[in-house]
Amino acid sequence: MPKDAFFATSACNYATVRRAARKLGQFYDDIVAPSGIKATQQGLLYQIKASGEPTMGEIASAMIMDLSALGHTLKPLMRDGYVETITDKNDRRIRRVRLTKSGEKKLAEAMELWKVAQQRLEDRVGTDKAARLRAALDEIAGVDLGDSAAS
Amino acid sequence: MPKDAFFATSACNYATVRRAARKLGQFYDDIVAPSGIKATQQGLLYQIKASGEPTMGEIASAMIMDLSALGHTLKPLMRDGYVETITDKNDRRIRRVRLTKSGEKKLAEAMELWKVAQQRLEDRVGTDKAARLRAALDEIAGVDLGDSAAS
DNA sequence: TCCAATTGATGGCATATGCCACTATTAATT
DNA sequence: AATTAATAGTGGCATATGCCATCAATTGGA
Repeated sequence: MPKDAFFATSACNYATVRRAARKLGQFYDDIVAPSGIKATQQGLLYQIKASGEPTMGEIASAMIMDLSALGHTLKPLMRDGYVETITDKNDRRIRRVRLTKSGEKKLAEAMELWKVAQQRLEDRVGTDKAARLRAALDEIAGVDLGDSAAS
Repeated sequence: MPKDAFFATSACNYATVRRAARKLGQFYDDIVAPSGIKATQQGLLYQIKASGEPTMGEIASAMIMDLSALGHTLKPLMRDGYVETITDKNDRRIRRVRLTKSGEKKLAEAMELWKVAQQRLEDRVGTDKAARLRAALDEIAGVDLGDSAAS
């Protein structure tokens, strides 16, 4: 591989974040793959479990994700029987999401692999630096940028 | 919008980067949209122009993107006449990519909007902080993680 | 109580990305 | 030179995300 063309550092914050996301995706996915799900799906299952039977809107909001996009990414997980939705008793528009038994098991399985990836990454970049990076990214995620994403 | 569920800070570096990427995507896209292309496409056009008639492999490598993925994302831009590929004279396996006149114009148009987004974002988070964030992300992108992405 | 406005999700269409299988070329070996 | 290995892309299939148009329920008035 041409080590040269590599550091095409961009001034664009978006491009830079995406590039890092692709790198991390390849890394985490490689390690989590044996579980049979993608790292993104593992993250989604985790979010659902951590939120305790959340509504779709709550998940989307927490992940700063478009509601319809969430619905789409949830489909393969529903198809494979890892998650299920139930209509809220008080408001039939609302659908609550939760993991099935199978989903709980799959998440636990994937988490073990995730730990390996997370640990290996932090061994390379440093736990502190990784923590600071996440903090900076969370700040970006939380900033009020006036228009978009405010809904 | 429920301001509460928002700070569902995750310990996962990958999930955190993706969440920030979605946030930035919504932001940059909203502002770049009037140009008719997505912020991701603007970034790709920029990368091509900045690389001076690069091969697909060079672009993919610089962007840490799968070669076939690059081919896919390049299609709509080729279809719309913004980029074109030419077979390398010395090695017919290689395809060099470059912007068309139309592509140059579209990029210039999008860049004007990009500047607005970039500026607005940095007005909120601070230019220094943004620079440090990009540096940290570039470091992640450049780290040798043993297996994957090394090819 | 009936209708308009609001809220929560779904479905269709489009781009973004990846992996794998396969084709086309070129480089290496014997 | 013929065969084999390595390189550069393409095409198919699948997930990740977004926007917009709709449909379903609820909520707010008049």
